[in-house]
Amino acid sequence: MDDQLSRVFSALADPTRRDMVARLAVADAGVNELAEPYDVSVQAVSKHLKVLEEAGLVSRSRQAQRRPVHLEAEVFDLMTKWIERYRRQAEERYRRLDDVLAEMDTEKDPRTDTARGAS
Amino acid sequence: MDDQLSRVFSALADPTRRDMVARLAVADAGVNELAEPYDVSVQAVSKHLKVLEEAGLVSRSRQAQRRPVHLEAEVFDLMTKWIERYRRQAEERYRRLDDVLAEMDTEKDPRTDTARGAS
DNA sequence: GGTTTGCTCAACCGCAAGGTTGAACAAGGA
DNA sequence: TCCTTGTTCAACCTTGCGGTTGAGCAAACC
Repeated sequence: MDDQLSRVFSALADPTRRDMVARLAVADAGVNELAEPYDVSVQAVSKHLKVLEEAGLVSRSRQAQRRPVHLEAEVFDLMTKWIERYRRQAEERYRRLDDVLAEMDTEKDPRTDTARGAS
Repeated sequence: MDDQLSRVFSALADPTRRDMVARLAVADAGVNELAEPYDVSVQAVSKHLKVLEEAGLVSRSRQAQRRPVHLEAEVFDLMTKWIERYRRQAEERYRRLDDVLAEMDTEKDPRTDTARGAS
């Protein structure tokens, strides 16, 4: 868990943390406020927030005794870029495979080598 | 770690597994083949593949003794949908905040309440 | 039938993650 | 100054993860 991408994916692997992100997308919130709907201690929520913060998903300011939590949307780009890259690559490969299959279909020829189990 | 989204994020939180996905985006591969570049046992790689498979990121067929691993790109949609949803929501909120600030700026008026530290 | 190849299962180990409780700290309010 | 509110720190417990080794299994090869 060294690089940021690992931290972000790992942070979002937890349903409670994903739910927090979902709620923070609507409005900033304090720790107690965030903890309210969950059946865990405030300390546990504080830990979750630390994880989100270290992943860069969230930032915190100070407002009297409160530490409002704010969602940082930029990090999402890191993930989408990674995902899209390999998705595209995989789909491209799929497309090429389709081409090959289509070509094999058009050149229906007795010499066509079907013995290698390319299906 | 019950729902699929958790499984997918969790699976991709590991750098080795991400690298495997990256390589599988280029071409299908067997377990030994996949294990080759890493400094871990084949069994460890087999475990990683199980994680990827249970997340739906990968599927396996049978070809003689080999169990070729194939990347399944559809699951990526699950993630991007989740990410985009909240990213958009957060950005929308940001946009509205800008509107509010802009409005506060245009109505530069002695009665404007700047004492609440909205900056 | 026995061996090699490719892979998985089982048991174990060390460590980090997520939870708890109890104490501490920081900033307002009485 | 003392109390209350909001949050974090510290110590601890249990569970799960990533790694290991050793055995087992399935399919091809000799």
